[in-house]
Amino acid sequence: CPNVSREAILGNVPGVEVGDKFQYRVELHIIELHRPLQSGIDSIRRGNGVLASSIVASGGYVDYAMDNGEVLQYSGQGGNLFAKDKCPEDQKLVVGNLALKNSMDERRPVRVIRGFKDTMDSKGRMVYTFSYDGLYRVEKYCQQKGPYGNKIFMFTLRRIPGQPPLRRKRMRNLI
Amino acid sequence: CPNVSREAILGNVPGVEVGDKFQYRVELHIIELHRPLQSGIDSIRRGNGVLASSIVASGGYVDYAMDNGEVLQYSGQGGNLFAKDKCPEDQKLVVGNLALKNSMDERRPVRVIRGFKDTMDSKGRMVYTFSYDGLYRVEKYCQQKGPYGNKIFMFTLRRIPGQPPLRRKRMRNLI
DNA sequence: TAGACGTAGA
DNA sequence: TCTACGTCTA
Repeated sequence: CPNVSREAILGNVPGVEVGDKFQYRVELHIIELHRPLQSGIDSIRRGNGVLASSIVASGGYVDYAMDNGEVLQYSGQGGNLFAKDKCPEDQKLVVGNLALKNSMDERRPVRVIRGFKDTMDSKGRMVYTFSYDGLYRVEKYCQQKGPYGNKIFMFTLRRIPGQPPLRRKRMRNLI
Repeated sequence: CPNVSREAILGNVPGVEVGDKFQYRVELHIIELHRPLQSGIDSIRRGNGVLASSIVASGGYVDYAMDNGEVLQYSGQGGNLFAKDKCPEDQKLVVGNLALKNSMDERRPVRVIRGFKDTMDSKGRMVYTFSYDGLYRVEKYCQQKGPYGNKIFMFTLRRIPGQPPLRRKRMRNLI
């Protein structure tokens, strides 16, 4: 029921298991695994602040995965990294970036969905397969120089132990 | 089956009747009533040329309906009418605009879907209801001055007789 | 009102 | 590669 307003869910979404695969972002939206259709960070209001509920790492920025997916480097949002006709700017600690920082401070779990471009559509273009990889904690973050010289945030997320293994054939950098 | 490449359908789509209502553009895409997710004009290759198969008039440009929906003024595409950070330009007789012209020359039917902003979502925002209004013919077109001073095309479409009536409570301008 | 790690078609 | 009468959240 898409017209019902909902807050994001913190932690696992009932009925969604580690390893579940999806093809479109709108599927993630419908099952409430990750509500935004384009944005990589979903969040939930909490008192006067905000917490990160889920992220999608589909290689659009400069994220990469290490150690068989146990650790994920995830770049912050903003700064016009994608915009074509706009100047790169330094990312700010607001909205999604702030939500990830708060989740770090409070040691809150964050759902991680990864998008792999490993399948093709009818025209031979690579399309995403999205995979629910489970709950992670934001371990730390730093500011570093982005690909266009502007400052970007880089968040380090580590998978919370005790979850089903990822069983991925090969773990590679997302970029 | 979204990954199967298909040509657009010319004329009525089997199973879709005049008056059928939809909520999202992706629904029109799935049933092949109108394939593009954003573009207002769908087309079909025909020999070395192109014909218009369907249009969506949802008020984004400067279209308006007259005569209880029998006649529709539909603006051409292009010219950066929507783009924010781009200069307005004269529309060109290419792609969708060319397809509509060709459909006029050959007197081919064009499916018309209208989007009315007459319902609300859970947050009180107006959302579209798309309605299949049947087959129209492109009667004529002209170039005129658009809202930003650039030249735009304006196509006149007239509903082909003998179809179920529209039975709309009130017909009003789309803009 | 604007921004966002979207999608499909030309 | 780019455009396109989208759609959701803040």
